[in-house]
Amino acid sequence: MRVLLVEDDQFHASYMEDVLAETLPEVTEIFHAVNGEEAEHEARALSIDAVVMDLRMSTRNGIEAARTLWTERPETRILFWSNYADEAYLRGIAAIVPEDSAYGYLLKTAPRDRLKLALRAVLVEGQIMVDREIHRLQRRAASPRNTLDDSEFAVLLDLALGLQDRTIAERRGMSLRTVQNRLLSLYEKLGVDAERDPDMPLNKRVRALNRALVTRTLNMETLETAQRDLDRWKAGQRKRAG
Amino acid sequence: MRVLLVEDDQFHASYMEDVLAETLPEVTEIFHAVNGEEAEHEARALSIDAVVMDLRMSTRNGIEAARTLWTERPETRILFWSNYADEAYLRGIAAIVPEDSAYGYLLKTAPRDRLKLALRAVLVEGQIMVDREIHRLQRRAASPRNTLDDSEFAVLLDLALGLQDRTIAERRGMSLRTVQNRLLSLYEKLGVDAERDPDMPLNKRVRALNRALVTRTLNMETLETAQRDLDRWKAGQRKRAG
DNA sequence: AGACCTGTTGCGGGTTCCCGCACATGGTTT
DNA sequence: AAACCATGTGCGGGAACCCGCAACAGGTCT
Repeated sequence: MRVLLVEDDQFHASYMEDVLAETLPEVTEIFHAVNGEEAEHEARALSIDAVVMDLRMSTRNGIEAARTLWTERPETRILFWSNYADEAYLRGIAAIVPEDSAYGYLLKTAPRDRLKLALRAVLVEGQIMVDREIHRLQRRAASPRNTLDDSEFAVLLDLALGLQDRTIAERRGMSLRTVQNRLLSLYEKLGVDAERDPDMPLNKRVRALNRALVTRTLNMETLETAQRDLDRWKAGQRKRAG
Repeated sequence: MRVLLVEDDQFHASYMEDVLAETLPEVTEIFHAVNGEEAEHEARALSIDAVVMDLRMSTRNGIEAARTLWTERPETRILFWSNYADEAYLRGIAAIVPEDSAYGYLLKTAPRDRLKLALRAVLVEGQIMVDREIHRLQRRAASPRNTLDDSEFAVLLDLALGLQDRTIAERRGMSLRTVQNRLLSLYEKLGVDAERDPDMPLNKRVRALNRALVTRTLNMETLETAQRDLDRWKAGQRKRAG
């Protein structure tokens, strides 16, 4: 098996290489990449079976790289290996994983045993595996019923990009009023309403983005990825109109 | 000399310990902490002379911990050691460093030699030292004259928290119109104006926050720290009013 | 001194946003 | 079938926001 290790931190990379060699005898070769762009090139050139992928990297993040990899070779098995348990990452992965693809999500703080287990389960056995810690942290402490559904999340992304209601409505194929209803429930679920204070009224739009970031519902990588999606959509719009 | 190493990543911690032992014979003891809170307690209990501090940590970030440390012992020498060259970190540090205190800011990707040099310069010699890479990245590629001055940055923080113009004016002691002028120049300097597109008008407020994040003028830690400052101010307000 | 630049402030008006109210649709419960 | 939700939509109004215009203060250059 040919494994690609995508990791920009040399210490973590050599640790992972170590564990890989120790755990998986079926691995014949290990290749390296230090960012998402390199990962895409190497996977293309080297016909890679399995990938261990860091998420936060400089020029191109792990989710975008994974999207490219899976587009070109949907059967690639990818273990995401990250420092952070952000909901944003899970949503990003869930949005791009192909039918029947194997993947896993493990925290870097996971003990060596659990890492070994995940490597075997995902890369060799083709299972799906998400670190227990991540699901635990996922349960938000705040009010109940605060899980965003997909359409709310889509509106949240557009809000975060700075789109106006009208544009969101157009892009998502909703009426203006419906977009505003989504915003209402976002304000509710993100806890913007709960902070209401007559002495200090808030700008709900900005506050919603703030809360989404602080609760790790969104993160920086999400914003960058969403921006690229928006640019693509905008290009499509222009073509359709012109 | 007693050194406190604040670092939540075990690999980086042991690497740093290694380099410390090799480089600084005047170090008699090395203590550890894995987050900002622990760092504050240990520094208080152990009378620490010098600190190596990671910035991004779980329960309390490096900047807040440093503020506490410096409040209690302004002569403490701190080398910040981070993965990221965010402008937000530099601003955060600049805002809390006491007169005549020694500090440094080094990237984790810095080669071992440069790390050694920085350790000696900051912790032993008491110099101020900022990684060249960081200043280089600081020069924004966009339009010229886009450096925020302090009052613009303050308004940006308030905007990011979701405050309304009126509240910002009150908090910063400006008139409403002056706040709006600051916002205008923020929109200009963050490139919100430059993106103007008649087909897709933006919500400038949200877009400004988005741009500030993407350009690393703000980051998550900034938001959290600013929120705590706001809470303190709000408590003060309440006392003054009641 | 006079011209000039920069930063602060008030006023006014057009736009966007927030959201209550009302109504329609479609699925579920009783 | 009737009652009942959840969701999508239109209308309307008050609040917040964006910003051009104009005035004024303080500092700098000629």
